[in-house]
Amino acid sequence: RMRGFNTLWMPGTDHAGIATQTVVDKRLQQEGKPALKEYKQQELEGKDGRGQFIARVTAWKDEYEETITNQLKEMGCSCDWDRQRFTMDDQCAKAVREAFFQLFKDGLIYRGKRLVNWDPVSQTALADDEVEMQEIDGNFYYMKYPVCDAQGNLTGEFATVATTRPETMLGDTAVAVNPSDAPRAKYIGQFVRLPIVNRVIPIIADDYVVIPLTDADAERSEASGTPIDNKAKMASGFLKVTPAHDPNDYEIGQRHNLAIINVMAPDASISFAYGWPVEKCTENNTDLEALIGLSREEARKAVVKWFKANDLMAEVKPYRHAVGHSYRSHVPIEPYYTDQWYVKVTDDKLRGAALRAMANNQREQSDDGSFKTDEQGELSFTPSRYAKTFQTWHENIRDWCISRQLWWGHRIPVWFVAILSPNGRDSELILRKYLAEVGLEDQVVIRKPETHSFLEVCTHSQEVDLALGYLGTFRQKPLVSVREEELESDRNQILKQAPKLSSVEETAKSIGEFLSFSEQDPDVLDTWFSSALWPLSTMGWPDNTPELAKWNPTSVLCTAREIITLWVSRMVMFNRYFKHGDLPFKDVFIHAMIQDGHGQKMSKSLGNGVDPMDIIHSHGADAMRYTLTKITTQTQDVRLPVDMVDPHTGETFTPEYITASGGVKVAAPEQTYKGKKMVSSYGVASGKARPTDDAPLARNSSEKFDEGQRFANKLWNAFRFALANLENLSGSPRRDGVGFADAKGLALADRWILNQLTKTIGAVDSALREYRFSDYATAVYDFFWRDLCDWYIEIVKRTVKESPAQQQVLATCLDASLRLLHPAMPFITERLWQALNSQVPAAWRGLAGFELKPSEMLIRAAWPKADSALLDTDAERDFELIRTIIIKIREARTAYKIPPRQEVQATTQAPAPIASLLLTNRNITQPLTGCIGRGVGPHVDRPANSAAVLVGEVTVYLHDVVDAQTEKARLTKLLADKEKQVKTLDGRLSNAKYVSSAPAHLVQETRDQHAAAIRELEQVQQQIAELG
RNA sequence: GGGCGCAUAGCUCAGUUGGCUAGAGCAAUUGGUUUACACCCAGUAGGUCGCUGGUUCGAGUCCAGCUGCGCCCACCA
Repeated sequence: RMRGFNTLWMPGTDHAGIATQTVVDKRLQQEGKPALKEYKQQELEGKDGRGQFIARVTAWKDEYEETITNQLKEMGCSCDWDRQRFTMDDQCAKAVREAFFQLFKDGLIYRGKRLVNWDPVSQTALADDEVEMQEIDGNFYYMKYPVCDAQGNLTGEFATVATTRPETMLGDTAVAVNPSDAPRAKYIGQFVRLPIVNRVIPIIADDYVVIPLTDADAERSEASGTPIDNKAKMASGFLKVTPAHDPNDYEIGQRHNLAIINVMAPDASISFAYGWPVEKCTENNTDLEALIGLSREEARKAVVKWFKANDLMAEVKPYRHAVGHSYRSHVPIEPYYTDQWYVKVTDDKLRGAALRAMANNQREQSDDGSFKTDEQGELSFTPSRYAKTFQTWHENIRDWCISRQLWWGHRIPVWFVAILSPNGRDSELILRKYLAEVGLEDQVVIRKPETHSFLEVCTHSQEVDLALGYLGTFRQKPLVSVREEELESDRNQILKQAPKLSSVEETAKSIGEFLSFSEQDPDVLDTWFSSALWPLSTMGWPDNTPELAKWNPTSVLCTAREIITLWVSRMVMFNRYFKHGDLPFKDVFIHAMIQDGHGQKMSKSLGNGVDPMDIIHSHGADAMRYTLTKITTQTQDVRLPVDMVDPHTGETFTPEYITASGGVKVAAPEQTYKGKKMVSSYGVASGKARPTDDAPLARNSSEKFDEGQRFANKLWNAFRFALANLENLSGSPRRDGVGFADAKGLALADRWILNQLTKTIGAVDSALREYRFSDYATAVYDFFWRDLCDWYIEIVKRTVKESPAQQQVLATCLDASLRLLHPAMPFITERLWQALNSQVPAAWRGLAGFELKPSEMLIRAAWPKADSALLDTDAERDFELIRTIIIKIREARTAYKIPPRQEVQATTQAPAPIASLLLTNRNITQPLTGCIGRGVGPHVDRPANSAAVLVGEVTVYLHDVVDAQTEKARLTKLLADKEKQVKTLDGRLSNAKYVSSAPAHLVQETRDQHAAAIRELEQVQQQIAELG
């Protein structure tokens, strides 16, 4: 923005569907208020439970949104606050409906019965990326299934299947054998009688089945050192096939047209009610009946017990394996067979478009040669390695399950409509006629699914919602939960009730000669569906707004690597799809993550994070911002050791840590420091502690932010001093001829600091351009503190009040520093800017070559510009020499323990041009070294008892500070150093290959260094000789 | 199991196409306060750059292997 670009930082929040609904539900339960369960009951009773619950969640969301917004504001984030948006506000909702409608119309959204990742606690489907794998210690169970013929007559043989999930055997519909598995292939075509259930199921051939290792095989592998395939080692050769409860088995079931028997209720308890044809197997089967209603864990124990009791459990082996868990409720995922909505992201119009968007130099050719393209992609990742994450994800992507069985979210804009036509007319025609009657015919897409008897009606129009709502008002039970076989009896029942129906039904009847019912899909969309539309929806899409034209596409997205797949990918696909191939943004900057002091990811639910308000409280917003800018680098995550602040005394201390579940180190819920009690943020987040008056919540802090705080303090004090020296400016500032083009007008220190400033602006610009924010912070820090404060201000502090030139240079540096620092530290720089403005007129700030446009507010000021042609290498070289001499003299003073305030006489031997330089600049060297010059020239005598300070061709003698013996010892040590240095350089130069292969300038540099080292060596030798 | 990354001073991290006599902040340590700043100033000490090989005139930097961590992905027999 300071550089004059058209910029926008739009703040916003998403509704985080599952997380939010779960948290609110839990909180309501804790508070003893009606929670989700109660509201669901109300809904069944025909009351508006859904609406009431959503109102509760909305209230919670409003509260936390305000917290987040306030955090951002306190941090000084310079957002367009009047544009703040929320993924469920009206404008986003409009975009969501339109996007869904278009995708539905184009056949890229479909409803399918599939195995999904089911969370039995929140009772919702999860996307693949919402499943976390955890290593679990479990068992491999080897269960014997009796082999039989098609009629169920046992042959006396057994097929032993191996499984980690015995309870799913209730839903087995086949046993599979690999046809290449010689010893077992003979069973193919036979049957087994499934124990407990007594279902007769076939033994089929499928080469997915792992052939077990024979003992001989195992021995051979071991002998030859080839690793043993773990699966083959554990396999039994017979695979139980449970299509409703295992993704692989589902695939096998599809290949062999096997029945799909779901044996569980949505809460993962064993149940007949969800697709298990039970008529035959329950007859007199008390063993099976005993299992009904058990949780899957209980059922597993019961099934194992049964098999053991009936002598059908061949073996149980311990086995450690990865099991998918819900990222929200943390229970194991149940592969579950239900209807869900999908976006066909595997379509080339989505996946292909995303892959083709990638910058050519970041895209790798696929192994199979697919997605080959000549398109010049513009999507570029920083750091570039994340391009690979993006590419691999798309190459392996599967269709995206977007329905969630929640109430908190965008409701799916599809109605299920069933029309009972007494005279057998086509129901779709009747529906179209009805919609045409009310002028909404073109607002819908109607689809007739193969597997259901009702229509799917997708609409983006709320009017259609109303119109369809009329059709279904009298029907209470959600259609989607009606099983196919129930539908017919439902119809009859409704027809029987017909005479008693309300006027709504009359309305429907009057439009067409039919009886109808409808229900909007009760599910909501995955939160990422609306997040994926963010670059569009926030700009007013689908309308053609000026914002959309101005800020889509935009330049950069800054985000975390963990959501490259969840968010970045989907924004790219959707934006390209809905906006004629336009990318939402060109650059994706993936920033490092701040971890806690133990290298663990910070997490709100874990309570090991740090509230920015705590850091603002302890260090200030600017200190926090500066430090974060400084420590966040490209390559590595940053560990941030977190301290605790005692609320009783304000003292900082290291809290006591405990290991929480999952092996995570967290601050103990209750802490004691100097006998006083307090509660940690983990204690509150986990519900293990509650703050009281005696034991209040302790804030967190971290020493890490001291650096920023010290820097802010340094800025403040430097300005205090500088402004005191810029009072009552008189005379006229120089406007031309003072730039480096005519540098003679300025003294060496002035030219040097302006050179440093020019370099700094260049370094800052390139750092920011390449998203190297840490380098930006470091560059300004070094300029302001190390160059300006440590050297320039120290040099001019005695003279600046009387020197208009120094005042102008100082004011220029101060002005430019504030501009450069404003993005990192907006508060203090703005305050100092006001002080600078009130005291130093614009004419005194800036010089020829430095463009510093006046501005009342720093936040509106322009970025500083320095002409790189103004770099002054002569000044840099000369100043470096003087600075080195000063440093060496200081070292010598320390080495000889000369009291800091004691003045020392000094004579200097140097070649004529340097002698002249030193003489001219003695106003720099003398005050900074505490020396009084007693002569400088090519030939000076060595004073008695003097220490010799050697810098290149310069020798400074400090008078009367040492006895000859001590000095000789020091010089002898120095001599050894120099000899070593010469030897190293000698070695390099005598290496013929180095001289011939290394770049010429490097060889020359080595020669120069060699010559200098020899000269210095000789000088030291001479010094020692002079001492006698 | 696949992929990506990390291991540099006591701590937290830089080190940009190989040229380094390896840096910063903090911590440690010596000395310093008549007015910009002790949240400061001037110094000092501290590293065989995880290990083993290789490429090269030259390796913290490139390659291979090993060890130890972290993250992401993966069809839980």
